[in-house]
Amino acid sequence: MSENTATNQGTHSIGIVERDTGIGRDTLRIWERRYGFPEPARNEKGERVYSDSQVRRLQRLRRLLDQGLRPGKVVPLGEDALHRLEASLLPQAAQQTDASIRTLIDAVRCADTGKVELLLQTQYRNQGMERFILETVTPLLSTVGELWAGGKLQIFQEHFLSDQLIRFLNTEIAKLQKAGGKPLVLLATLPGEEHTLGLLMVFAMLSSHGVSAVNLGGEVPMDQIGQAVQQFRADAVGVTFSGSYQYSNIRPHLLELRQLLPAHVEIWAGGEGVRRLRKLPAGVTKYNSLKKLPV
Amino acid sequence: MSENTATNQGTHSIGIVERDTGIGRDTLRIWERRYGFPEPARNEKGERVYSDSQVRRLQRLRRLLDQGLRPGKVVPLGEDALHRLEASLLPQAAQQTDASIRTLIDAVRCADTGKVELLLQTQYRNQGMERFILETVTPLLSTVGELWAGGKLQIFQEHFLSDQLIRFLNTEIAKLQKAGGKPLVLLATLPGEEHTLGLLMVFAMLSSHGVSAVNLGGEVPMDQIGQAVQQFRADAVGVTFSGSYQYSNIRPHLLELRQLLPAHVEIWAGGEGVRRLRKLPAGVTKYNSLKKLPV
DNA sequence: AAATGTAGTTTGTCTAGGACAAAATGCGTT
DNA sequence: AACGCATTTTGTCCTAGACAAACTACATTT
Repeated sequence: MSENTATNQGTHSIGIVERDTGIGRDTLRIWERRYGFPEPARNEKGERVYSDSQVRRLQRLRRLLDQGLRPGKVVPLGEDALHRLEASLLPQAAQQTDASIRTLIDAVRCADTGKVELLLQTQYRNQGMERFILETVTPLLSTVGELWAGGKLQIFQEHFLSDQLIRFLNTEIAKLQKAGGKPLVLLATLPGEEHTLGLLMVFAMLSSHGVSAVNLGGEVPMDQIGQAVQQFRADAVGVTFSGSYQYSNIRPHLLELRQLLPAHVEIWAGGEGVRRLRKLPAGVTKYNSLKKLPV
Repeated sequence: MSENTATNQGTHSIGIVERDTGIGRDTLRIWERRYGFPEPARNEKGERVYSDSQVRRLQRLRRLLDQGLRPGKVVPLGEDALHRLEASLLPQAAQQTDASIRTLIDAVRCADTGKVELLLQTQYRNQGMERFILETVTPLLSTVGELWAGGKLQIFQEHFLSDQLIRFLNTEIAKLQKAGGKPLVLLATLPGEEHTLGLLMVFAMLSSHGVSAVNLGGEVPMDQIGQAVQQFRADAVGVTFSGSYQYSNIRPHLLELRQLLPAHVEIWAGGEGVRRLRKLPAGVTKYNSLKKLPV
């Protein structure tokens, strides 16, 4: 019943760490046993107390695991080896970031609300929805993620940008959506996935193609998705998994969803988390890059 | 994969149940030990296997706990006693709900996207932002909450409505906001509070009064709020606590925030959770009903 | 009445190794 | 490449006990 929400410096209980890193309690304990990291201090009660730096490191490790590396080869690494590995692994993105994206990030850094909005609008007018999502929003978000991982951008700045994007996309969706279209897509994320920006991006792209959609938002229990499909008579269900979603859960969850829904209802899986997945359950389509939605 | 043979329905592992009910693994096990419910079957491996009906019951129990009841008095109850308790707990909803709100809820029930949007727009045009928020959105949400607590509205229907409201409010905010206004308000919820619709309502009202605001969204760590105040040079910080926020945490958290921020930065606390609070820490203003924002 | 103090009860989170199947890897063969 | 098969890796679940924080109940003071 200890309710300290991570605000006290360096005193993170195992529950808090689970919440903040997305790594399960049992996993944290077994890593400690198997790999010797993290080896947290103990309080008077004998409970694990993780330091800020340990949590930070765990978040970095998770990022690597999400990229497909295996725990046994990453978790036991020393700081220097880890750093080298990270560096060797991200030249792809750190390469050339588009000038317009750098400008946007600068505006976020300056906390310049008006400028961010203006830049988004300019990009959207020049590119149209499809290219705007693919060539501006997606790289923008991944760049922000990297900067954050590297400690070069604060959490609140990420939140700030997210809110701007949410408002912008919602505004455009409102302009584009027409009620009662023929193919109807239901959008949602499963429990455990709070990141709903991906859904909004799919929603926006669908809208720009004249496809109707209903967004149920984040953390929708599976049975509720089933109910909603019936009620809305949806033709397809779109779910997204962000990069921070517990990787190993994706496949079984998709399978569970597939078994729950009628066969004629398509399932589309998207998001960073699905990208690494090789084989999907039968009856589940993956759209890797948002590019070609199987409409 | 143990869900091979025949009836897949009702084979939920403890992890799945934790995810779908929001009740922790350890808690589920200890309820079983202490109260004798839920008492799931076991698979060949000796692992707990929860049935559909057990999961549904757990969700009902959680609803009651969220209303403030104690586990010891609710979890051991038999089906009939539980049913009676639920029934006795929601006579408030039977009050008189405004006709326009009933129409809106009907539209949600019918899954009629266009109609919901149209009704919202009509109300907004007739009432203006302030009355729209106070006389339409607020009662609508509390009615929906009551219906949901009484099992008369599904979770996905609540999500559906939320998304419509989010889009509508964001669209209007986008029309109203002007960059660089003089008093600048920072909006956020603290960690543990995921419900951000309240923030959006405050944002909308502020915008309609010509006040600039920046929405950081949900679950913003305290130190990040501090950083953001500096960066944005905010004059005030608005935080909301929904009814399901751990009541006893509100006061200490507000105090912690007050100590973190410079004295000249005002703190406004709002939401259902604050309503019950009598004394607030010095230097924290509460706005009970959204009515008079202390601008 | 309403706020404060104290004693007793309830309740959720954490601990410990051990066990096991699903997923990933490695390797030889078609 | 693509497949089958053995091996290793890895996360989740098990047991039963411990304990402090949160809540209740009741007595006392403002």
